[in-house]
Amino acid sequence: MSQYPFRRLQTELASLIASLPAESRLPSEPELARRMGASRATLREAMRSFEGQGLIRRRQGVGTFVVAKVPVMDSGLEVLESIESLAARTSLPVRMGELQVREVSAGDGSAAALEVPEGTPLTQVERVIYTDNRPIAYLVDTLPVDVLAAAELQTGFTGSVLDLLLRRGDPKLTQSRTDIRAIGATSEVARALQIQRDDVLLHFVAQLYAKDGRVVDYSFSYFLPGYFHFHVVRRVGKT
Amino acid sequence: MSQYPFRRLQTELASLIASLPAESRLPSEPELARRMGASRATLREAMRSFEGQGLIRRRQGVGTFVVAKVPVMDSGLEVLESIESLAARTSLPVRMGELQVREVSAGDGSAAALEVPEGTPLTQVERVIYTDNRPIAYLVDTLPVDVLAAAELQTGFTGSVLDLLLRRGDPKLTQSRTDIRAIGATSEVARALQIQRDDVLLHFVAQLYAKDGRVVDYSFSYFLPGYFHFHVVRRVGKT
DNA sequence: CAGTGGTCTAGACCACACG
DNA sequence: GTGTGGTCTAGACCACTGA
Repeated sequence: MSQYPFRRLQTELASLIASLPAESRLPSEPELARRMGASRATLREAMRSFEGQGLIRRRQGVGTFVVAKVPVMDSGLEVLESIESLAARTSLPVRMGELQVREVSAGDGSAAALEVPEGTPLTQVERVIYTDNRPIAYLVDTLPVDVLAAAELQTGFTGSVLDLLLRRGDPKLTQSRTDIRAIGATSEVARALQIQRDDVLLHFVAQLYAKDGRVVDYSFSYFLPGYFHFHVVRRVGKT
Repeated sequence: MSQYPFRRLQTELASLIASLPAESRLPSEPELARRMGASRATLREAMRSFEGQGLIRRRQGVGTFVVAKVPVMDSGLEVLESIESLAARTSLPVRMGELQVREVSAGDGSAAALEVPEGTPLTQVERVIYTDNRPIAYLVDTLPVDVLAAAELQTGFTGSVLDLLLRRGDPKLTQSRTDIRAIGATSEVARALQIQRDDVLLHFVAQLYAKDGRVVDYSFSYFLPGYFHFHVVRRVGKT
């Protein structure tokens, strides 16, 4: 179809990556560009999709590495489930890193989403989920302080606000309304997930409802494609 | 946080776009780059996200234009629905373009997905969905020829294989298993949707099941974010 | 410190649309 | 033909890692 260098680099890179053992380091970018007869800019463009697929990992100041094949977390969307329990089902070890708990004041977006007045005090929980020292998800939950106080997160919090609320048993949770989006990583999210700006991410925006109809949690989740497979069964016919 | 030109360009571009009337043309890229004191490469990077949001549209050989605000198609994923009927609910005019119908032979992927032997004759239907002369979705359906023959698509096909099968009433359809992914556009898909390579897309891969348990359709759908909002209600609790 | 990836520049050439 | 966006190059400098 098209004989752009980009295409050629993609196929050459695919073979190169496939030919290398897991964990091994690729040649440096200037070296690879020289070998493949292209500019570094074009080479880097071609490398992007491989990182999105989770096949390679770039680390500034260190190098680019072939990633060992990681089992994918496969989940149906009908039931709300934390990454932790999903990982447990897949027997995939995950851990939490970079936990930040903040008290904030409800602004435009969070006030509307949580159905509270602007200025309502909120607890904001932000953390990165790792598997095998690789960030794979970035999660931000926002809740009214009377639902969850910052103090409750100081001990024994393992990463899932959902699991914490379920364990506590109050409030009683019923369902989540989740918007599903595809976005390019902003600089902030890219840094948290150790990927490049504009890399593709699956993005969930969810409101969690309690039995009394109250919105108890408003969350943003960012997932690295290649580590997650989400699916849904859609029935045919009218609402 | 970071004083990279990229950030500055993004905010300057945001103001510029917001300040211009719909349908108006932006200055050319070299001109804009000069005005904003950056290289064309950086400018183009900064413009990407705006195209993904559907705020601007670039057309090779013509220029870059501010897009009139288009109503978003919002859909729950619980019920399988064609873009056409979704658009009808939103009273958004859509039309089909670039219809291609092919007869192919089942290979690795499609044979497994359709649960037929390799080599089974298949009908492949490929088309782009437009609203307001803007491609917003690219759809590829693959079905066994005994479910749908190419001849049936010659007249009166308006873009939805689902609607066609439902109208025909045979086979009886029950549900679809849909995988939800986020990907960067390949060169081919980018061309079909008139976007840039690596632009972010929402991607559905679906198997459509008939009452007898047979897989009757295997489809790939690519959606421009900014024109679609998909959501799902997830219940809390065990499987 | 040396070497890596991350960002940016200036300029070139190509593909395309339109008069 | 002219002007637009699409691709690519060569080279520079920055930010980060680890010896």
